[in-house]
Amino acid sequence: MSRLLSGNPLPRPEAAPASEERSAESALQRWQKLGFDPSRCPVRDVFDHVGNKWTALILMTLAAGPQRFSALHRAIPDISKRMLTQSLRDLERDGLIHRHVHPTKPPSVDYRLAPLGLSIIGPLDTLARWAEVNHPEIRDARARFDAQD
Amino acid sequence: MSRLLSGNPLPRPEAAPASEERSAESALQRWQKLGFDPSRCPVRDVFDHVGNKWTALILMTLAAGPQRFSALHRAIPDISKRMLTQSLRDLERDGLIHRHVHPTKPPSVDYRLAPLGLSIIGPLDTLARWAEVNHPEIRDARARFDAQD
DNA sequence: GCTCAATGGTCTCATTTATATACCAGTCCT
DNA sequence: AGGACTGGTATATAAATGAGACCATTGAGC
Repeated sequence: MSRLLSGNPLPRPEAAPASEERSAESALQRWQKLGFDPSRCPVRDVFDHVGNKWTALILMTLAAGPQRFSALHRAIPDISKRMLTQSLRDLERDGLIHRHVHPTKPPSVDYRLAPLGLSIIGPLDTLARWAEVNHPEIRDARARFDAQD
Repeated sequence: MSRLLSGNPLPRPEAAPASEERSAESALQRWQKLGFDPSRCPVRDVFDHVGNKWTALILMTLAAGPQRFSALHRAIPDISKRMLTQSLRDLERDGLIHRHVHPTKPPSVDYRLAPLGLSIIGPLDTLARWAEVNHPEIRDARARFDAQD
C-alpha cells in the first residue's frame, strides 16, 4: 500500500515538455494519489454526464441558439426521442440548460444554454476540433488493427 | 425544412465574442446543415470512444507515463477488469495507446500513450479543468432541481 | 367536417452494454 | 505449502439504450 503510487521510476515514453506533462497530470492525479473517493471525482462526473455522445451533441447544437424539441431531434436524427428527453432533463438538472415553455395556445417549448452550459462550449469545441482533425488517423489505425490482428 | 436552420434571428443569450460563438457552431453544425451521414460524424465517434468516462480517465492516467495493467486498475479502482481490458483494446485499436509486452520471465505488460493519444491530453485536460472548477455549481443545481421539482 | 401532419412528450418491450463474480496458469515471497 | 500478484477470460445478472406505439391538442388542406 505504501509503494502503491509513491516512487514510480518507470521509463518515460519520451522527453515531453515537462510543463505540459505536469499540467496534464495535476488535475486528475491529485485525486488519485491522495486516494479520494472516486465516486466524488468531478472528472468522472462530468465525463459521464456532459462528455457522453448525446449530451455533448445537444450542447453544441444549442450553442447556435435556442431550439425546440423537434428541431433538436431533426438536428440529431439518430437519437431516440426517449434519449433526447432524458438527456435534456439531465442537462437541465445539472444547470447547463434551461427549459422554456411559451404559454401560447398550443404551448411550445424551447431549450437554451444556461450560463454554465455556455461556459462548457469552449472546452467541448476544443475536443470536437481534435476529433475533426484526427478522425482520419483514427480510422486508419482502426483499419490497420482490424486487418492484421 | 427550408427554414430549419437557415435564418435564425434568435435572441443570443449574451453578446459573446462573435468569433467564439461562430467557431463553436462551425465544427458540428456544418455537418448538421449539410445533412451528412450521422454515422460518419467525427464528433459522435470521438465523444463515444474517447470521451466516455473510463477511456478519458485511462488516457489521463497514462499521461503521467507508462503504466502496467494492475497499476491502472489501482489508479482507477472503480472500473471492472473486464471494462479496463476492453477500454484498453479500444484505445489500442484507435491508435491512441500502445501495448508493450516485456519478454521477461514472467512477462509484464505496460500501456503507454501513442503520439495520437498524447495529442488529445490537452483537450481532455481542458475539459477536466472545467469539471473541477464547475463541479460545485453543478452539484448545487442538481440539489435545487431535486428539491423543488 | 374529415383527414393528415406536427407538437412534446410517455410507455412498453427487446436488445445492447456494463458490472460483479469466479476462475485460470504461471511466478514470486515467506 | 499457503498466499498474493500477474494479465487477463468466462459467465451470469443488472442497467442503459433503442424501436416503436400511443396520446391530446392544434392547424392546414380539401
